[in-house]
Amino acid sequence: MAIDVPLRRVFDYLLPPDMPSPSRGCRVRVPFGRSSRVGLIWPTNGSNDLADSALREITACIDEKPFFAVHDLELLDFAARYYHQPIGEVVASALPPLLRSASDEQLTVEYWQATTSGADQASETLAKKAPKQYALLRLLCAADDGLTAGTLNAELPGWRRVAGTLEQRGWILRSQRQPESDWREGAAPMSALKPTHEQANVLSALDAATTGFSVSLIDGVTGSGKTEIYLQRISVCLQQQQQVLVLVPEIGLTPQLAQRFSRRLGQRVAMLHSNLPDAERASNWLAAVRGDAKIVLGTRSAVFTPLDNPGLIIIDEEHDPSLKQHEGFRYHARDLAVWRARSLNVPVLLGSATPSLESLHNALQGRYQHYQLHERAGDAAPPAIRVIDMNRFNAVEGISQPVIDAMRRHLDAGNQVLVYLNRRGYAPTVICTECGSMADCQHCDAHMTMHAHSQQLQCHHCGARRALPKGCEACGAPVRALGEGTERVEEIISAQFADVALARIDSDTTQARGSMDKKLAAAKRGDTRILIGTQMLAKGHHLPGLTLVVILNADQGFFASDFRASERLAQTVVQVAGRAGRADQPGEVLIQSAFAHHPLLQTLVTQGYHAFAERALDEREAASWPPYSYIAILHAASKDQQLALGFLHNARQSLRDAGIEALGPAPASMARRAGRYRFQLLLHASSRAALQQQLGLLSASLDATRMRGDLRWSLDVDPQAEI
DNA sequence: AGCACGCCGACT
DNA sequence: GTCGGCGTGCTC
Repeated sequence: MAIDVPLRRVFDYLLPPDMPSPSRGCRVRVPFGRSSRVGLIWPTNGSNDLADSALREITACIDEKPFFAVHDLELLDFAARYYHQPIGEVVASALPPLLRSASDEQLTVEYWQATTSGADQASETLAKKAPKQYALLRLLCAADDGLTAGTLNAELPGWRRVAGTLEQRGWILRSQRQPESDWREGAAPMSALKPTHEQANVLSALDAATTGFSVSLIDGVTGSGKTEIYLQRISVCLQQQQQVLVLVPEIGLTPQLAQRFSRRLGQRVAMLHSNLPDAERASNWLAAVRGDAKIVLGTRSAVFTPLDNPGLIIIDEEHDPSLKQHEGFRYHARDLAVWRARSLNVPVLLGSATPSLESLHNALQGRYQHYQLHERAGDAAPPAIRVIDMNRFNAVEGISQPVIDAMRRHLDAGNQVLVYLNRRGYAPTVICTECGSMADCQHCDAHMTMHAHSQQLQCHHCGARRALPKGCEACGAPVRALGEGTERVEEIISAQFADVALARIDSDTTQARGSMDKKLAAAKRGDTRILIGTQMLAKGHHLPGLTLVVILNADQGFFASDFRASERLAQTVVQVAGRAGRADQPGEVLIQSAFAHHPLLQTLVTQGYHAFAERALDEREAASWPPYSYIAILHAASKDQQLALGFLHNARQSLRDAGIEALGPAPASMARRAGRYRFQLLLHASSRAALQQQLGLLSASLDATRMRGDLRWSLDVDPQAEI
């Protein structure tokens, strides 16, 4: 039995005499300790030494037929073994929250609809008197069949505050309904676009590999039409009555993609991500399990969704680091998807404009098919990229004159400009003009970020905040902001371009639901012409009027200790640059850097991503980093520094020297975070098998040692960050 | 992770 | 005299 507890162990139970034997993968209710839990029938290895008298009985069987087929259970088993994660936790992460615990809960969704008397009330008078009430009423009147609470959350943030009033007046009605369960084909599919010459070549090559396992890396520049390739492959799969699983890194990208898929293919798309109301998520999941939903689109945890008749797996933006979970069960959805496809014997498509070095390496080794798309749709020319050497130009508060000049030029031509800086807040920190001391977080080894709007110092690592002090916290002398964040850049740019409307898009300005879409819509209409933003602006949004992209600070990436930092910077640069000049207008990209002559940056700018990637791969090989080696990290954290350090020293001692090298323990990239000291041991091996074998022994021996104090440890296999 | 048992400080 | 702090141990 697999039970959701952090123990690398399964549990044996007795079958009550009158209970039919549930098959593998069925959910059952069992007594556990003093409480009752839901477990999944899981084979035990038979090495259980408990007497029957010590075993307890299964209370009840929940599923007559398991959700998980043998293949699905094998994926969970592999994931648990490969990432050394307790099987119960792996199973839990594979089930939608609603199906993890309770047994007979009704899967209903909260619906709201307007009553006939409500429809009469939606008048001009109400619009003036109570605009919020009017907005909700009108929305509900427009929908014949009512709307789900989830839809209302997205459409009208804050709607709940007025819903109660309207309900009391009898104008609107609340109901609990079964989620939409009609998964039959909807509208007629639209005909496929005529593929470009390049796309046609890729499609005909893929045509030869419709069945059986293969991995195809669709390596295409932004705007080259990777989605069109997905659509045509999905269409082939649908014709064969097979299901398709599509994974995307971010929730933000799911609605657009889902809409595009369902319009083109005439099929409802089952979305699976954590922002969905629980009932809807469970209902979509069940539709995928039953085989009713033919297209399943989700974020990383959707990789575990059991499918009735899978025919194809697609990973979009396969390079994206958020495909790897970096807390708790640290799995990589792309890697598991490839494993799953092999076990199902179906093809996988990995798509990206900036493939991960791992996937490129696999392609170069011939393990993956490699298809490149160079042409942007509509003959848009690739943007011209130029590095601004910050040692040659005086930067007025972080923005150099050539950047200002270029912005002026593009704005005067009636175009739009994107300014990218991956650092929110006003300034990374404040510094004393007398003693030079900076504002530090009391719980982390980090500076506090200055936020001007809220007049606060905030720690972006533990969430601590305090009022912005009037003077230096050490000596009382005046302080000044050090460096620039998006808030400050907004201030500087709006002073320089007072007559141009601008919008700042970062997590501080897009707190409210839908505000991001509003800002983007305004930009698309051309209402705002300068966009300032962080990471969240880099992905997938088409802005036809955008011709200039400015990357304000490209330096962190080349000098961080993390061996993946330069890869991530290059990917960001290329992704952000891809926003520029989509239509008839050629784009221009300016990158400010104090290390303008860094060879990796130069290679990226003058020869492009693939030349960069080859060079970066050479460096990885020379330094024996992945993909030329296999690594794992053992983390330990405690409020007691010695406890964490001592634990890792002991762990290191316990390792046998069998083709594996241990480095450290060393302080983690942020040695103290939220009041805990963090250390890590890097395990490095030239063979995956050797690493896995040692990790198995290590996790078993750590499980056997009892933890003292508040010590927490975790194992990260194939870590993505913080080396 | 929960949850209980267990042995020492400040309160009605 | 008790309420409750969180250290330690266990879960088939």
